[in-house]
Amino acid sequence: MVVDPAPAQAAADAPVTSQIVALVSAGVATSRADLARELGVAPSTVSARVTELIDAGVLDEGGAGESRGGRRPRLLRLRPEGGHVLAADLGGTHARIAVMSLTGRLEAVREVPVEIAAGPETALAAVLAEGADLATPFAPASALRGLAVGLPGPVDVETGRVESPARMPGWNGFPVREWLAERAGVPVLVDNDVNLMALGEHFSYPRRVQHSVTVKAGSGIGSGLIASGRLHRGATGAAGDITHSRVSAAGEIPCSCGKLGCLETIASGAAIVRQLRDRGVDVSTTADVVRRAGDAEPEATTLVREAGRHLGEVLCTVVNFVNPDAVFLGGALSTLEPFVASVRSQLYEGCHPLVTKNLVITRATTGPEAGVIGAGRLVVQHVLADPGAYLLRG
Amino acid sequence: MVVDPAPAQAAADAPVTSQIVALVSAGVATSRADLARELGVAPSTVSARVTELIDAGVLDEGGAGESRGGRRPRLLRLRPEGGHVLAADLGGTHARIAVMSLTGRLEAVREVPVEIAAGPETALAAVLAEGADLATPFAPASALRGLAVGLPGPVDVETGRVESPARMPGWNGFPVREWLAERAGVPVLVDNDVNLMALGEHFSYPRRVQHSVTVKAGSGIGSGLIASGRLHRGATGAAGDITHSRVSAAGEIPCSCGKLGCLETIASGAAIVRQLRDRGVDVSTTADVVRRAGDAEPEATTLVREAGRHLGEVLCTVVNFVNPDAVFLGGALSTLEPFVASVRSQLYEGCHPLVTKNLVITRATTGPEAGVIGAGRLVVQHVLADPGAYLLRG
DNA sequence: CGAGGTTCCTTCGCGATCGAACAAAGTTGA
DNA sequence: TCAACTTTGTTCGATCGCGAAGGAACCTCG
Repeated sequence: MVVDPAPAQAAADAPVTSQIVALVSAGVATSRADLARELGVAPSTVSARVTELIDAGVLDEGGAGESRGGRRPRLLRLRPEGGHVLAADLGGTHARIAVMSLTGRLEAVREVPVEIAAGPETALAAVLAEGADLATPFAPASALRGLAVGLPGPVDVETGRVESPARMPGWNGFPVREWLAERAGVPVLVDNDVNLMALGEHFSYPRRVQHSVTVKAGSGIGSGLIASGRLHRGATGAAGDITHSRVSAAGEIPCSCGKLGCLETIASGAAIVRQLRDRGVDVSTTADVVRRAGDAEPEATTLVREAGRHLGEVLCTVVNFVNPDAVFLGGALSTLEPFVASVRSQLYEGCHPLVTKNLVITRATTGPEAGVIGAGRLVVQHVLADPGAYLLRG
Repeated sequence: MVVDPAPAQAAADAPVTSQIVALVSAGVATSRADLARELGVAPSTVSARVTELIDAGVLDEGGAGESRGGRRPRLLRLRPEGGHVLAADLGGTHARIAVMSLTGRLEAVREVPVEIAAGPETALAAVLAEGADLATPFAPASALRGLAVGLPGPVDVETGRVESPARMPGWNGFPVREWLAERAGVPVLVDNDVNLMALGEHFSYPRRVQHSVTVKAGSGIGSGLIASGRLHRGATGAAGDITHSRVSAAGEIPCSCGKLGCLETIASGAAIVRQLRDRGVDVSTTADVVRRAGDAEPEATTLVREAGRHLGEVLCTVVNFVNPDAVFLGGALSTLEPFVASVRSQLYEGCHPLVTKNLVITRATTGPEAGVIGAGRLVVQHVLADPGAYLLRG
């Protein structure tokens, strides 16, 4: 599967050099003047950096563009033979693995069964093997430059370790980055899956967005906040937790966290599975639920719609408080129109008009690839941040 | 009333020059080496800026400090005769007005009755008159350098105008900054009262804080978020709204916003007044409630405690989502221990342990002056940001 | 067709900050 | 008492970004 590069904005205060690469790779800017306008940076600065990037072999000058009433621009483009990165998004039972070129283009995606409960070494080895296989077609022509992995639990980004995750037995404290870097021999980034999705969505959205809230509603429920263009991780890296917010209708179902009435006990995919089974419906995974609701089976659809309402209820408080430009809904449940519709309905009903006035509420624009796209973008940006190092390896 | 300057941190990415002034004025740093350590900035940079500031007459070098095992530091201090600013915090029926020296010291505070419903010109004129009176003792020796005003409604900070406020008849669209600047002849800053309080609390707190949530619980309920050291205003400037979050126990009381079950219909000072009157208790203002609860009258205390519980319920969702370092509780209700206790209790019970682990939950450390202190700090920082201009007026 | 306006890009000087090296002024310990 | 170490502060390039000025290329209109 191949998707075209989506327009993207660069992170607000990254070094100009890497912002330039990001904008050119995304196709947003095609000339020096474009870049200066888009970045709000002095033309002289752009010129200097672009010259550097061309010297370093990252950018290329291709012919002249159309005039807009004056001198014709000299078009810029990324040199396509730059290389590629691997991006992986691990879920509970599956991993999505992708090859992304340094131009930001998603070249290939594959979903493979990976049991995260099998422990870090087994799971990560599988990711590496599948990644290597997936990258084979690109291999000799284009070198591997970096690797990013999203994990469904809290990650200490500095150390690249997992921190007391809820449903990842054997992973606690495991040095994921170190382990991968030793074996892959390239820069490795590790982060929470929802954070990566939030980054992907925020910067993939075609309109300028400053603040966004991204929700991943699958078997579990997670969310990520981007404020002023930067990911908000919180004091202890635990920001974005909405799954343990209390919902009135949740009743007295005990949650894994030890409390009663958490959102995840009635609105998560796992909760819907449980509820359907209680009613004698034969389902065992969130994918089953999605399939049945997609076929408009009344019981599944009703529960999905209710889940959306409950999520919306919690999101009202969050959205009122944060006042974002956009809410992105990702994860398996968000592929269902009834789910999205009821979240929307709750938000419009429960939020202050000043807040919903220009609010965008949309399903993840990059679909199920949101996670790997965010991961890929992040590591591409990381790799391109230093064009000197880039040249060295070329 | 005079309070000592509290230790303060400077806003994360203000110009180094004004950060230096802020740290020195707060007493956090007393030497160049101190400043370099505290700001994480190269010693050469500090040296250059400090030299400038001394030349400009803002800072002063006073003798040598104690050695810490090496060369003795050359102590820095603000030149005390620099000038002062006026800070005002307008509530529904009262305004708190303060004189702050450019060293960050609160020199005088006064509370005066000002009916905000009397319209902008009447109210602001009263503020100016009282401010001038309050500043008289400082007048000829020390010039007025700036003015900051906090208003209990949404403010467009860029234009200094009020935007469709809920309980401020006649203020909609009024150019507060312009009006004041014309009459005072000094730089004027206008902002929302809770935002100013949040800034004051965040940077007054003696420990290093990155992210904080500040709640003002008085007749109404407002809150402010500071993320990564910067005030989060949201997409439409409406961030921090928690008052219209739905609370299960609120029942079907209609709110001014047109919905049912909003937090403010049961947890605000106004709501407690209403509830007490329904029970035949003779109260008419939030101050009455605070007095009665302070005297441990059972009915008032019970309602206050319940209000705290409801506020805590909403804050749980917010705190889980934002994962701040600190929650500051301000406003009249927060002076009551039962109120603070029940907010705390709710947060510890309802939030994820990873979130409450190092969480500070405390009543506003600057007490009822939180608003004017934040306002004063902000405008002092603004005035000192350009030491050249400062000198010009000296 | 050529003058004037528009758009694109570069040159040059300026200011802020960094980092490394160094100078100055203490303390400590044999 | 003197050498070694610590802490404090300065000097000196180098880098990054800005802004003004100007040159280059192109359009448009009389």
